[in-house]
Parts: sequence; C-alpha cells; structure tokens
Amino acid sequence: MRDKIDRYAPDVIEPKWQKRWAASGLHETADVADRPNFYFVTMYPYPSGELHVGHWYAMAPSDCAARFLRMRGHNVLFPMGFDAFGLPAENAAIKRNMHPAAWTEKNMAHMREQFTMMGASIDWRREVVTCYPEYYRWNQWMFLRFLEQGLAYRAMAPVNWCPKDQTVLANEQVIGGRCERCETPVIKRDLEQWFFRITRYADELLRFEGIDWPERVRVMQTNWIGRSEGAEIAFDVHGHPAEKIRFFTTRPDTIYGATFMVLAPEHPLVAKITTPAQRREVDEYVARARLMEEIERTSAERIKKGVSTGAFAENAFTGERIPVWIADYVLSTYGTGAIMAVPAHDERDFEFAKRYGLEIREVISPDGSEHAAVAEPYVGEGIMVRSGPFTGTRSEEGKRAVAEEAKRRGIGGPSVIYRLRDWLVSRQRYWGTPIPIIYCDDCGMVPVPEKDLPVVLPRDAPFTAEGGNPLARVESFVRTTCPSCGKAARRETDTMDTFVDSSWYVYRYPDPKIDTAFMNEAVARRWLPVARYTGGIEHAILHLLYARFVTKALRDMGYLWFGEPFRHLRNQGNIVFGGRKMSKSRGNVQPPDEYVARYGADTLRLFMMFMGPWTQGSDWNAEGIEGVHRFLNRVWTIALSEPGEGPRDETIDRLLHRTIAKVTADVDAYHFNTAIAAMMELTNELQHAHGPSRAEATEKLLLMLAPFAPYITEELWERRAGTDSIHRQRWPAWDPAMTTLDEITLVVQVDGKVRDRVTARAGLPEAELREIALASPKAKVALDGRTIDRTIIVPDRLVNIVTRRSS
RNA sequence: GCCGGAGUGGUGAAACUGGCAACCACGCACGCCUCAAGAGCGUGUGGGCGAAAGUCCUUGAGGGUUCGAGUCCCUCCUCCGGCACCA
Repeated sequence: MRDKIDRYAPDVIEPKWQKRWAASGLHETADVADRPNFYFVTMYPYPSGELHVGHWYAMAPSDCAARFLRMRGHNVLFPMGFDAFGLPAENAAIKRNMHPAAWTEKNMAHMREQFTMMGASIDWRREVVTCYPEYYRWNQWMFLRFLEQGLAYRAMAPVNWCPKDQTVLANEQVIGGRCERCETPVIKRDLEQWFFRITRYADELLRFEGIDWPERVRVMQTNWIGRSEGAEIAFDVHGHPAEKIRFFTTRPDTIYGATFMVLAPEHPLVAKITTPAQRREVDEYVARARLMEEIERTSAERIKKGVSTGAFAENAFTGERIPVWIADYVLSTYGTGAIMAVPAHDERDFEFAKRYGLEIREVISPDGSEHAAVAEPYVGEGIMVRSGPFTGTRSEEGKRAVAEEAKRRGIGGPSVIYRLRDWLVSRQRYWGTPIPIIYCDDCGMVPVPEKDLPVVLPRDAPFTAEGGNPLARVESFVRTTCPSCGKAARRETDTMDTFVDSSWYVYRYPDPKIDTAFMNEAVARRWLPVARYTGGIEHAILHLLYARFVTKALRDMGYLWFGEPFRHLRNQGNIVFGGRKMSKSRGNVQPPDEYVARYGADTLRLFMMFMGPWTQGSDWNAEGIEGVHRFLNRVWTIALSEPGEGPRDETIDRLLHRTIAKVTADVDAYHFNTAIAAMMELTNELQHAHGPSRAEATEKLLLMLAPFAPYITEELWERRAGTDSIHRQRWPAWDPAMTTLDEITLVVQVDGKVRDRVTARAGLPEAELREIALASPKAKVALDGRTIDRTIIVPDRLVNIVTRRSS
C-alpha cells in the first residue's frame, strides 16, 4: 500500500492550487453572506521590494487565524494593500535613476506574487494602494475637512534639518541625531509647518474603554500622551510691565522655594528681557543650543549649564526678586517653555543652583521641622515650611491651595498639560500626498476647492542628490491660479506624512473603488469597525495613535458611527536577526524564497508559527524547519494510506476530541506553537492506529491543519475525495465529555515527595484514591515508622500523604 | 533613572484557577532499511552517584507562605523592548 503513495511534492501542488484558487475566486469575500461578517486586518506593508521573513512572521499566522475564523462560521474579509508613499522610493530614484512610481510598482508586483506564493487568503479585488490619486485625493479631502474644523493649522515650528542635504527630515529619518543618508548631524530650523491638532483629543485618547488591546500598547500610549496635573502661574518681570513669565508646575506646594526661574533658550521673552550687559553671552548661548540640539542636547547625563539674562522676576508668593536664567534643560516644546526653579526639591534645579551659587531654600519637610542646610534635594511630599500662610500644610493639600490662591489673585490656577504635541504632518518631500493649499498674494492661503481634487502629483520632477524638495522645483505644478480671485498664485509644495495615509486605510478596503466618498458607507456598515487588527509592536504609538485620532475626528464630523477603529488588537513580536529587528533599511533581511523552494510555503508557514509564542517574537534561526517539514510528510503518508481494519479505539477518539478542543482554544488565543504541537502529538499516535478511529481522526486532523498549511491539506482533501474545497468546510466539533482521559496516572506523594505512580480509572471518588495510594508498596516503605497526619487528594491527579513529625 | 516584558535541558520551547518540571520539535548517539548517500522508520537523550534496581538534585540568586511553588509574596541580579532633563 505504502509504496504506491507518491512523494509529497510542494513544488508541484502549491502552484497548482494557486491557479485553481485564483480561478475559482476562493478568497473573494462577498459583502452579504449567510454567516456573520468579520473584518480582520493585518497591517499593510511598505513596498520595499520583497517580503522578507519578518513579513511572513506577521502574515502567515494572521492568515491562519483568518482562515480559522472562516471555518468557524464567519464571513471573513481579509484584505491587503500597500503603504506606497514614502522616502525610500525617492532615495531609489536618486540612486538608480528610476522614478519612485516605477520603483514602487515593480516592488508591489513582486510582493503580490509573494503573498500569493505564501497562500495568503487575500481578497485582492479590495486592494488599497496609497500612492494612487484615487486614494490620496481622500487624504486631501480630509485635510480640507480638518482645516474647516480647526484640526489642521499652519505654524512656525522647529524641524529636523540636514545642512548637507539641504532638506527637512522626518523624525524617523533621524538616527542618533544624524541624517540617515549622509550621517551629518541634524540641527533644528524654524519653518512654517502643517499640524493636525491631535492634542484636542488628548483626554479621549487616554481612555481605552470597550476595546480589547494589549496592556503594553495602552501603557505606551498613555505614557506618550503624558498627562500631568498641576498649576499654571505667571510671575511679573521687573522693568517689563507688559510681560509675564508663565510657567507650569506639578508642585505648586513648593512655590515658596522658587528662588530663580529658567527659560528655554528658544523662549520668545529671552530677547526682550535680556539686559545689555548679558546680551552677548545670551546670544552666544542661544546660538550654540540651537546648533547642538539633536545630538548633545538630548544626551542623557550632561552637565547643566546656562546663562543669566540679567533680568529679574517677582515671585508672587514670596514677593522676592528672583533672577531669570536660560538653560537648555528647559524644553521649549513642553509646557510653556519656562519653569520656576525650586532647587531644594528638584534634582535638576538643585544641580543648576549648586553650579551657579543660587539660593537653595527648604520649603517641604518630611517631618514638618525646618532644616538649616539642604544637602540633597528632597523630591517627595511632606509638610510645607517657610511658606507664609501655607506653613504647616501637607503637600497634597498645599498643591490645591496654592493653585486656588493663584486663581483668586488672577495670576493662574489649576492646569493640566500633556506631553503629547500636535502632529506635524508636512514633509518637504516629493513622494507623498500634495497638501491641497494655494497661496495668493492678495487672498493669502486658499484651500483647493473640493471639485478640483485630487491635486495630482506631477510625474516629472528633478531627483538629484543635492536634496531639497523636488516638487518645489516643478514650475508647472507650483504655478497656478487663485481659486478665489483668479490671479496667479503658488501651490503648497509640502506633502503629507505617510502616517496620514495609514490612519484611515481600513475604511477604504470594503470598497476601494468608490469615487464619491472616502468610504462606501453602505458597504462599510456591514464591516466596520475592524474586529481584529494585527501588526508589529513597533507601531504601538505612532500609527495606532494617529488612527484613533483620525477616527474620532471623523466621528465628530459625522462621517463615522464609532470612535475606535480597532476593537481587538494583537501585536506579534519582532523577528530579530544579527541582533536587530529584521528590516530592509537595516539591511539584515532574510529572504523566504529559498525556504519555499526547498520545503514549500506550507512548511515555512508552519515553521513561523511553531518557533515560539507569536506575541513574543524570536531570533531568526531556521534550524528547526526540518521538524515541521517531517511532520507534513507524516501527515501526507497517513492521509493517503488505508486506515486498515479494527475496532474503534477509545484512546484515539479521546485524543482527537482533546486535540480539537486545544487547537481551537489555542488559535483563538494566537498560541499557534502549542496548537501545532498538539496536532503533532495526534499525528504521532495515528501512525500506530487502525480502523475507523484512525479514519475519522485523519479527516479531522486535515481540517484542523487547513488554516495552517492550506496547500497540502487541500491536495489531500481532493485526493481523499472530499467535496468542494477544504477551505470551505466547517471546523470540526468536539464533545467535552470525550476530552478527558479514561485512564489517569495517580501520583502518590509522601510529605510532598513523589514516591509512586499508579494507573487508575478516571473519576474515582476520593476515598478510593486514598486506598489506592495507601496500598502502594513504595508508599508503604516511605511511610515506615511514621504516623499519618492527613491526606491531600486532588481528584484524577495526586494523593499526598502527610505525616506527623515524630519529635 | 522611569515604565513594560522575560530569565526553565546542548537549542527553540511547554506546563489549565499552585498538584508528575521539561509536551512538541531541533540537535546528538545508537540501530533498522540501503550497494551507497539521502529520505524514511525505531530506541535513547536535564544533571550527579550507581553495573542495575534505584536514589538524590534541578526552572537567574536568596528568603518566605503552603501538605505541595516554574507558578503566589519579599529582596536582589541579568537580559530585551519603550520612554528618557517632561517642570
């Protein structure tokens, strides 16, 4: 029998089924079905050229879960697309003299083939490609809506600037303070930039009610938003009656210890209040701070240096004149860019005061008594001392009381600030969505009228190594007429951050072709919001936060009926190779194709899932791939051999039910590795089984394996004369009564040490278990000379005989 | 420094609400099959002592709770990830 079976040949059967599935439309999802709809999305990739092992690790298990949900009775939409705008395409244009569009198209074509090779059950009719005008016109449409709502605005902002390439860089293009391309240290430059007002949603973004997201991601977003409660207070500046220095503090209870103030070097008041005597020193310091910003300024433990402005402010609570300094440890981008410095109760202020001989005055005491000297800052809470009318007040109460007093006096009050800053969305780059704005000398800034959308990216642009934005040099693009007055005007040449594209793409999948709205609401109502979203943990903050923000904004404008895009989120860990996360830009990608050629896609899929827990990630090491390949070979042989004659085998039947229950629970929980281990165990047992139990178990094994290894199971299903595609079958059912063992191994312990193991029938009463244990000869030996105190019985598991200590 | 996550055989790893530590694999060793190689199949494989039966030890370190701890509590160490002068 056995020798008639042909060899398992993935190189033959995989292409065969690729063709057949494409021809039969197996992966096309209907919007209306006799089963409930389920929207399952895996983060789309950047079309970097080819799918590497990291992409497989993201996709293969997700595809398995999508297929599983189909067999479990859902109508699953599992779409795919490409995050097709972005800088690497532009760099490729410069390096290889190839247009970004052509480079991107070539990469997408190759990657689509690779997805097909993988066996991913993608409905390609719904593909979304963000660099097509049909897509990005809706970025532009949204931009205009945001503008109307005050959610998009233009402001001067410091941005990352590479002096050699003469271009602005995105944050992600700044690596260790240097330009990713030429490694020149990056400096800050002030430029007019476009922002999305994400801070308007800061509070709502802190709430995660009703969504099932990993704790880790919620914590990361919460920290990123960084809510702080405290007070905002303003002090007068001596000799400048029109100016006040506003500052934020989380410790208003320490205000009587504010012996000086510090402004960020970029603070607008610096130029106004600096005294002539200090001007030169201040100017030099400010210039230096700007130049060194990225590399030095952010380095962790540097010495705090600053200079005096020569000006004085008045501490409104003590009435004292206090000097105003500038120092780069105060950030212009956080709070108001100014602080009251309380050296006795803040480590940074303490260090600064020590260095420059500024007064250090204790105002919070752990025990309520005053201390003469402050050897080191006390940052905890305590009782206010030397604090005028507040002396004797506890910190918590003092915080509130001081803030209230400031409010009463009209100089401030309680306040909440966030670390989160508005989202800078403009990029001085070609390969992105043009921002739909026109500048007219007479009318000023004019939005492009909706009827004129999309503002199409011109194909021809000068791509040169000198850098700068190629779009700004395309005269035919820049020159236009004012929509408002008709006179000659200039277009905005900045393009949008690609995170804008990805913040709403999941709303496009249900009908990517609709050209009257960003989303086909009638169709989308059947799918949205996303029931399951999977992707890399590296997107925990940026993409996932932006998508939440855009969703809330669209909801408030009446375009969406929900405020959270992703109901359920799970992140796979990273595939690490050579000590770093695998990615094209890091140059450490491992191509999957050679493994596919050698073992087939099913083996590689299975191996990806077998390596370890999916959410944990893994170091890439292909050594174990042989094991899963052997497993598929065994399945092949078993499925094509005759089961033989024999009676039903209850042990096999029970194992089968147990396996179905385990695999079901495991796939649901993304525990692919243990699901595969369970199927391997079943397979190992089936090799020695015969008769109807084996026949039934083999068929159900194939069904369970189908989401993991879609090709081999489809081929075997066909050869075993199964009807239709295996991928249209229902997931096997199990009987809970059959998931228990009929025979158990009872562990007999004496004083917690294992002394014997006895085979017994399952479900015996405690009294009987005790008798069995006491009858064990080995237990008797161990019990010799001891008095039994009590016995602990865990049904079907263990009996522990506890003896009394004899002395 | 702060916030997460994790430390288990030679390796990847498993272990439900505390109940047989190491499932399933890789690798290795020996055997079967073969002219041979590969593939396939079988047996063994945490460590110590022992010829064996057996026996003691073992989940980063140390303490604790418990009849019983990889799992719970305390202290500490190491690694990975994120944030990092955030007022």
